[in-house]
Amino acid sequence: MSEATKEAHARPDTRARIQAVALELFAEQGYDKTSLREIAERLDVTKAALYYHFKSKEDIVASLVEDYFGQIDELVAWGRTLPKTPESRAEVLRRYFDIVAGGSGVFRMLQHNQASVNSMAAAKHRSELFRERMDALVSLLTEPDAPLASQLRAAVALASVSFGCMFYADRAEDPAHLRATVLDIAFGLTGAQD
Amino acid sequence: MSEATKEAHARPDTRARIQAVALELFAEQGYDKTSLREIAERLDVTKAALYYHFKSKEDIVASLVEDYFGQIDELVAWGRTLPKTPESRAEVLRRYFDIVAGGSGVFRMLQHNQASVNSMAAAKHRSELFRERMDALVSLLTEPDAPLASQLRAAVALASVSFGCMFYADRAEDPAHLRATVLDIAFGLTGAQD
DNA sequence: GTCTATAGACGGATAGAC
DNA sequence: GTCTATCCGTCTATAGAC
Repeated sequence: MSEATKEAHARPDTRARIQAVALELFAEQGYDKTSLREIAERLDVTKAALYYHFKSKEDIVASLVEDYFGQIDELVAWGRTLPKTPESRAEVLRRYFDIVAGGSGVFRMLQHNQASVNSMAAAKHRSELFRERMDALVSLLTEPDAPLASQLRAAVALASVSFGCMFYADRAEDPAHLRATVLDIAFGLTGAQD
Repeated sequence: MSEATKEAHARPDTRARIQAVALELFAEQGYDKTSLREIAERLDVTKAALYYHFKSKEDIVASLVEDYFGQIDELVAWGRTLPKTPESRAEVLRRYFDIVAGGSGVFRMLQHNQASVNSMAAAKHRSELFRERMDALVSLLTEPDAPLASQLRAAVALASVSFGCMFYADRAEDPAHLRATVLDIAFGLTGAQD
């Protein structure tokens, strides 16, 4: 670490800590109900400090969402390099599960704050962006020009993965068992194969 | 109509009109971003008038949610009178679809405002209430003491109905076709039969 | 990089007249 | 049943010292 970065009261990872706390509170109690004051208090800093790292409250969310969409986009890019075999579909679904489940929790946050996030200036037309990702993932799981029924099955498979791992995560005694069960359902819907 | 109800500037259906406008705005732009001032302006009344009909902003949501949960509870009660045949499961899923799709739009509103609604005082532990309904519906679609996999399939079927009719409602050229397709998927997941 | 202090706006809710 | 007027709280965001 260079001398230049050792400034008074400097904590080097403040930006990341802000992201972590904000994510937790946004997911837990909602974006609108979480004030910058509350975030600052948890970190033992002041609101003004937050504004040094992020230009606005929305900007914190934007930074979080960028990370999440980045993961999805990587998955899509990777999936496009694959042949469309049942095995590769299975692998796409597995990776999607891991992003949603093991991931940063950004998905859960987005799920709980759809209305707030959708009406953000910085992320204008964000429900469209969400759709684009969804469609991209669907295209990995279907033949080109597949009929509505096939597309819907793929979309439902993806939704099931998200839903299953969010709604049943705290009920299944064995996480691995839940994962296997959820993926088995998704495989069945898309013709994927282990 | 009695003379007593004919008061100055009285519009008889104000309460219902408030509910309708509030529902639309809450679903569209979110509960927190919708102020009572905005609702009042749309109706050409004042905020104070709203407080005559509802004791608080939350109370408006509560009145909406009551109606929706009432429909689900009716479905559950009716479903419990049925034998557990593939045909009756299909009928439960069909009715559930119609509640979500044709319904008042309350489901969409709840979906978009999970965080706000979950942290309401009047509806404390409302995610639990939501779960209770979900579990009740699942029990209509599974044998008693069914293994996790079966319960999950039923839950996914219900989620698929909700998801399918919300996410694809404006894409399918033919609503009846969408309905048939979605239900076909749900039937497959639960062993229901037409 | 973090602080104190404050501006500036808006929201929910109530009181009391009509 | 609806209105005007107002109280009081909270929030985002900024200015400027250290």
